[in-house]
This record gives sequence, structure tokens and C-alpha cells, in this order.
Amino acid sequence: MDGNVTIKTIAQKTNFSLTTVSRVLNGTSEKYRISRVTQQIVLDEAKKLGYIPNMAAKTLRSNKSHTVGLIVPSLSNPFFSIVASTVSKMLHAQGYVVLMSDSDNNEKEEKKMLQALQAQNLVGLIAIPLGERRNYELLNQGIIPTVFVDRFFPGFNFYSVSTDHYKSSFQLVQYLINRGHQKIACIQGDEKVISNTYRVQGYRDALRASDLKYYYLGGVSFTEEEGYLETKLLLQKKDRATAILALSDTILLGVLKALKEAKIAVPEEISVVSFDNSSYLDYLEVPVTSIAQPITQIAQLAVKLLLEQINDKSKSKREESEQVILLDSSLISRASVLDLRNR
Amino acid sequence: MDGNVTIKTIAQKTNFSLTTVSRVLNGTSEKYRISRVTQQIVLDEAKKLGYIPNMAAKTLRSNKSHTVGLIVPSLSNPFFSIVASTVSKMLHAQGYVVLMSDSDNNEKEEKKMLQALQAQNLVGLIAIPLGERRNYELLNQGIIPTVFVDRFFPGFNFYSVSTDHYKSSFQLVQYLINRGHQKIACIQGDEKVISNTYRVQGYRDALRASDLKYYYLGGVSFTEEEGYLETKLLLQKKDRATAILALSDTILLGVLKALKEAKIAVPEEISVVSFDNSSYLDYLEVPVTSIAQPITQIAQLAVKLLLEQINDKSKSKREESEQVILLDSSLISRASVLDLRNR
DNA sequence: GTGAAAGCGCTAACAT
DNA sequence: ATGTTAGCGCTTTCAC
Repeated sequence: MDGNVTIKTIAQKTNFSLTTVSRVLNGTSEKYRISRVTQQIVLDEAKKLGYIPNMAAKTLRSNKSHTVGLIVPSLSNPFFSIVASTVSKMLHAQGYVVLMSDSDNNEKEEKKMLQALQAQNLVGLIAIPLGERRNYELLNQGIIPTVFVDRFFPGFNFYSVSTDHYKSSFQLVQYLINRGHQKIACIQGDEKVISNTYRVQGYRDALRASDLKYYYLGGVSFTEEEGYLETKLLLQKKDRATAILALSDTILLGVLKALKEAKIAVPEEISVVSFDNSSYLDYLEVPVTSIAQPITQIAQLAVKLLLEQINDKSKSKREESEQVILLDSSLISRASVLDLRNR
Repeated sequence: MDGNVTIKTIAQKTNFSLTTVSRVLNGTSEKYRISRVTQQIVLDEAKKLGYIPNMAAKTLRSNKSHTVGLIVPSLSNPFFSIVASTVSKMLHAQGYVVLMSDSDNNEKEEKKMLQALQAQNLVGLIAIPLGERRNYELLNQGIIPTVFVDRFFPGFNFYSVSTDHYKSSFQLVQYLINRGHQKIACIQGDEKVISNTYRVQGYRDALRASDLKYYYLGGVSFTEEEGYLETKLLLQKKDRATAILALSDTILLGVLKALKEAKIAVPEEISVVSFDNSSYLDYLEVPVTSIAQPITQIAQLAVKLLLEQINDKSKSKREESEQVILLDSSLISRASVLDLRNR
């Protein structure tokens, strides 16, 4: 009643021992052949008293917390929040509880959060890391099963799940090239994040594959402002690109703003494509062709791999589990690309 | 080294007692006048050994977990994810850790999550509740300081922080009326959530205040599909509205889709306004006038109120803390409303 | 089929 | 300025 019902209370009320009560409440009755009657008495009393187990005690005793950590660069980014949403739901369904940390795109913060998480007896960790691999090297010698999502570092014995950024980017640029574009500019996000790196490589390699010499790369962060500024810059070049590849939808919005201000028509005067395929792309002034990542699939796979590791007691196995899993994206074609071959 | 360094290990290595080590590591050295030398020795050893405190033990012993629960209807909704992001960052900065739960807009799930959270010795809870008040009545007799965000139920001794939905809606409708609109339709979300209820009331009262008889209310959930379907329905009425009020941006996207399909021009043939002011509204085919909620402010205030309660040991005070705090929104005027007075 | 007792890592009252 | 000790709520040997 007074909010402090423990198994001891129940033991006293029912005149059974702590042990018996504990066993009943943990579903190990069968294993210890506790009589149906006893079970019922204990269960009834627990319900009547509104017993709520004390996780801290369980965790301390068993050294297993049923807690999974989740660290993301920023929840205000839809991509990450959908991952968080999916991960959270799946894990809760499995009886885990999720400790969420928003590293705010700040590596110092990320480090602090990782440390805080380590004190929580986590049974697992799902991380969308920032650019600093050392933050993850401190991770308790890989004692906590960890899965990287979207971004990763080579050389960790963790699973990583992400879109095949390189391939996606390559295909997207090829899509432009196939429509006659020869001068394609790219506005990137943060150079330190590996998904960005791969996208840029895909961009570069697609150009090379078609022997295109025009190469323009700008941008330093995945923000609307950057997209805006970089587009302003881009428009001042005498040799203007015929297409812009925005490496995220946030960047895209900035690009569109700058183009609108300069009264440059999309796609008549310049074509635009992006990564992310946000739901509003269909409703923009000109619907924008974009790469759709299989976000939910990625998150689901990450959780599955994590649970697998958690349930796999044989740690030896885990030692050699470095594995990067790349999922294909889909190119959603809309009206923002002009076919230059028809001119 | 082996990942199981406790204060006992440090005590042995340094030949100090558990107490001393504990005190040094908890920053209570001053209070107990532990010598600088001792402090340094202990601190050095802790660092050398890579000591990580065991939170479960701390929590068990002190019955205070430094863990705050956060429960949201769905992280994939930008409004909620921004709240989550802000809350998480602020709380982490204060040394708290955040247990996140996505109730998936499902009251059964919400109940389960609330129960799971209760087992975690939470020191506080921030909740964006669904429609079921009973889920919160079970909340440990209000022993855990709780703050409702965005939505709330009357009769709880919790603080609630939200936008003044009624007023916002009233103003928005008045804005339409001022521009000569007399037939305004409203497409709502989930009737069970109080923010929706208030918005609908604001809509109704604004009409009444101007003696307008036209009243059209449709919709059952905050989704694009609903917005789409309801608009289809709406368009079949012989007496068509001159303006549509979409109670969320998700609904809005559906509305726009239906209008586009029907080739009805915005704002020439019909005006549209919405709630949420998502960042992409500026870039839509027709930028849409919308109500911007002070999301970050709301989240910040909620955290402040929570921390206040947590630090306020005098529970008596908390007993009478029911208080609903309403923040003003801003009306962001864009091109989606036609001024009928000029015709 | 059930119970007694030890102990997980930590803190705090009570020493000195 | 530092140490001893009890105990938070729970699980788990070991015992009968």
C-alpha cells in the first residue's frame, strides 16, 4: 500500500519464505516444483499489495539489467527519430527498457553519454555514432554487445547496419547522367560521418565512370543553412552546374530556398535530387527525386542482431562478429530532374 | 582491468576503507575533510583501474536512481521527437539518464510501459499521455514527480505544460474570418486527445463569436491518409467550404494531396491553414499559413518544473501542484489564404 | 516442495 | 580525517 511492497512483505503476509516468493514471482515455480496452491497465494497477495519489483536490486544481484542503451546524434532529425522509435518499440516488446541519449551532434557530449551509459549495467547498446571512433574504443573492451546503425568505424567487432550509401549515391548520380547531365554539383553534410563520405565517393566515382570532369563539392553540415549558403556560392560560379545533388533533405530545403530567391526554375534551369525521401517531398513546389532509405528495416535488423548477441552466451563467437550489413535503398523518381537529351 | 573494478578493489589497492573511497568518488571529500593526498591517491587509482560506478548498487542503496522516464505517443512525429530531444539533452546535462518509451499511440502499450517504468526507481517522469487517464491513475499514488506535456487530464496533481491550443485555434479561425471566410471546415485528429478537443472548441467558438452557421468537422486521426479521405468527402458536399483548417501538418499533407488530385487551386479556389508549422511548409507548392508551437520552450519548461519537484523534498508542497501552464503560439502567415474581401 | 543464509556494490549512521 | 558495520531488495547455492 505505501508504495514499498517488496518480496519480504509478501513473504511475511503469506508465511512463505523469501525464496519461494521470489521463485513464484519469477516464473521459476515449475523448475522448483512449487505447488499450485502456493503459487496462487503468493500471486494473489502480490497483486493485492500492488507489488512492483525493484529493478535495481535485480540488476545488482544478477548483474543483468534488461536495459539497452541507444545513442543518436539528434532526435530532431527524422531519420534518427524513426530509428529510435522502431528500436524502442521492438525492445520494449522483448521486455527491455531503453536508455536514450541524444548526443546533440557533439562528440564531447557523446563521450560523456557513453560513460554514463556504461555505469548502467547495459546488456546491449545501439549506436548511431558521430565521427569520433575513440569514443567507442573506450567501450569496456567490447563487453557490451553493440550494433552500429547508419554509421560505423572499421576495425570494431560490432555489427553495423546501414544503407549502402555508396551505391545509392552512385545510382542517383548515374540517374542524372543518364538524363544528359554532365555538370553535377554535390552539397554534402558533415565530412566526418562515414555515410557522407560514402555518398561523396559514390558521387565522384559515378562521374569518373562516365568520364565527366566537372566536379563541385561544397558544404560542411547537414543543415538547411548550409544548403542555402552553398547554393548561393554555387550560383556565383560562371560555369554553372545543371544539377545539384543534396546529400540530405535538410540541405535540400536550403538549396530550394536559394534557388527560389535567385528565381531559378526547377527543373527547367537546374535539376535537383536529394537523399532521405521525406514525406513532404511530394508536396513541394516541384516534387523532388530522392533516395529512400529502408529506415525501419535497418532499425529492425539492428535490434535483431543485438538480441542475437545478447542471447548468445558464447562470447567467443562475438569476438569475430565484425560485419557490415548494407541494405539497398530505392530511388524515388519525381519531377525535379530535367531530361537534357530531349533538347 | 577485467571490467569489474568496484570501490572495494580501489580500497584494497590503496589501503583505504570503502567509506573513504566512496566519499572521494562522490565528491563529498570536503564534507568529511579527507586530505588532498588521500583524494589524489584514490582518484588516481580509480582512473588507472578504469573504475565505473555501479548505478544499480547506488540506486538500491539510496533509493534514488537519477533516472527520469519519458513517454511519448510516437517518436516518428516531429513534434514529439523535438520534445524528446530537448528533454533528453537538458536532463543529461543535469546528470540524469533518460528512459525512453514510445507508446506507439496504443493505450495498452502505454499502460505496460508505465508499469515497466515504475519498476525502475524513477526520480521523475515526463509524459505526453494518450487519451486514457486511468493509465496515469495507477501511477504509484503520485509518488513520482510527473509533468504532462502537450496533453493532460484534469484532476491530477501534476504540472502540465502545453501550447494554448484553444486560443491558437480561435485566432487561426479568426484570421480566416477577418479575410472574409464564412464557410470554414475543420479536419481534426484523434478526438480523445485533449489538444485536439481544445482546437476544435477554438474553431467552434470562433465561428460562434462571428455568428457563422457553417460548421463542418471531420477526421479521426492525425494522419495524412485521414486528411486525404476527409478532404475527398468534403469536396463532395454541394455547399463547399472556402477554407480548410487542418489540425496538424500530417493531416495537411493529405488535404493538399486530395486538392491537387481534384485540381482545386490553393488559395484561389480554397484556402488552407494548419497547425504545427513544420519546416517544409515554406517550400510547399503554396506555402501554408500555420500555427507554430513553442516546442522547445514547452520542453524546457517541463524539465524545469520536473527538476524543481525532484529537488523539492517537501512533498506536501507537491500535493497541491496541479497547475496547467499554457504558452502562446505564433501564427505564421503565408500564401495559402485568399482574402475574399478584395473580390 | 520449501527455506536459511550469503552476498551483489554501494552509502550512511555511528564510531574514533 | 578515516574506519566499521548494517542493510537496500533480490537471487541463488546449499540444505532438508
